Amino acid sequence: MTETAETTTEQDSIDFGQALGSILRNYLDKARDAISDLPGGPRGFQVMSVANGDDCSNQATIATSLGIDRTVMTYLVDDLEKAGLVTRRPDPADRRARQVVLTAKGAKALAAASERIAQVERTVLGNLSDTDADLFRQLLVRVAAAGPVVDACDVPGVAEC
Amino acid sequence: MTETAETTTEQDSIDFGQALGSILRNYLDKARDAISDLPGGPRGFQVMSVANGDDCSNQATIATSLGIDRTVMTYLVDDLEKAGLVTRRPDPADRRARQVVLTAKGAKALAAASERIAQVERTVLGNLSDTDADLFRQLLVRVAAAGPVVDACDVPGVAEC
DNA sequence: GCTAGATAGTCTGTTCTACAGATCATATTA
DNA sequence: TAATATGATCTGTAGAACAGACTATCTAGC
Repeated sequence: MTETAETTTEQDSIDFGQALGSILRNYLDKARDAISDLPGGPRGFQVMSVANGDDCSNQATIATSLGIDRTVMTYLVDDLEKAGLVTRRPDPADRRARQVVLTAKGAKALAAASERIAQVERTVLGNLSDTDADLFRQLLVRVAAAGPVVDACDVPGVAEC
Repeated sequence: MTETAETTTEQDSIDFGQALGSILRNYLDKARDAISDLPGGPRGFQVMSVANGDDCSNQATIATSLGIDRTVMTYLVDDLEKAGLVTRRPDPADRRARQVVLTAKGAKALAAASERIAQVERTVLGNLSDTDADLFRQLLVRVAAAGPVVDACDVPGVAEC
């Protein structure tokens, strides 16, 4: 506790928010380079990843889970659709909603991008041992899961989809 | 490794980038609320924290270490200065540069803000045990330290200050 | 020692990103 | 049944970030 008091009054090491911000900037810089061909960059990748997963792949739920504004989401999906990576499909359970569905081309692009992103991740975590890196990932996912919404299927108001 | 292949092709859990983004959004949302009185919000807090630490507290070095654009930094320091929290002081070692120095009022404000930020941090990490939370913090700082620049004294071109 | 090139900070102008609000169709709630 | 809320789209705008120009100063190389 004395150590906590010390870090509070003097910047001996960087704080949580700074570390988080720095890691994310580093990751995003590298991810942008790695998947520069993908519309929307890292964000496009994430949308495609979520769309490829559970059945909860409506625009709004994806947008909420990724912290993307609804208008931004419209244009992002426009771009992905134009590139032939996704299509929009009416949600049978809700006539207002559109599902984001990967095309075959999109699935391939996602697989390729995933490998490159995995490499970025390994680079960012490069100074940790494998054990520590796995541990860090697990802790990260646990911390994220305790936050507002992460999993698109957890978005409030979404039935099982 | 088979497990890796599986997560690559199907979104069974969120990926690293998503988790990072989600945690940071959660943290920043809470931090903004917690220190809404502080000019610049979480960013102002971070600038003051860095300025309060090592002797490497020139605008440019702080900005680089926090990933803040130099123009943005000018106006941010303007706001902090207007609020009486910091002053600018010419750097004796480099006549071009200005150091950001906390005022007495600023030091008090930083201490108060630090407590509130610590509470935000505890909240964000609330689902981890104390042991896991400490471990996470350590790993976080280690991962951040391996990235481009974090510590203002590590900014290229900066002598000991 | 000198000079060319780079840099710190400031300022202006511009670009980019995110968002608010309006709208229509649809779903939900009371 | 009617009022209210919501998904997606579109337009317009606000705010944030950034580029470039500038002055003063520093650094590197000859």
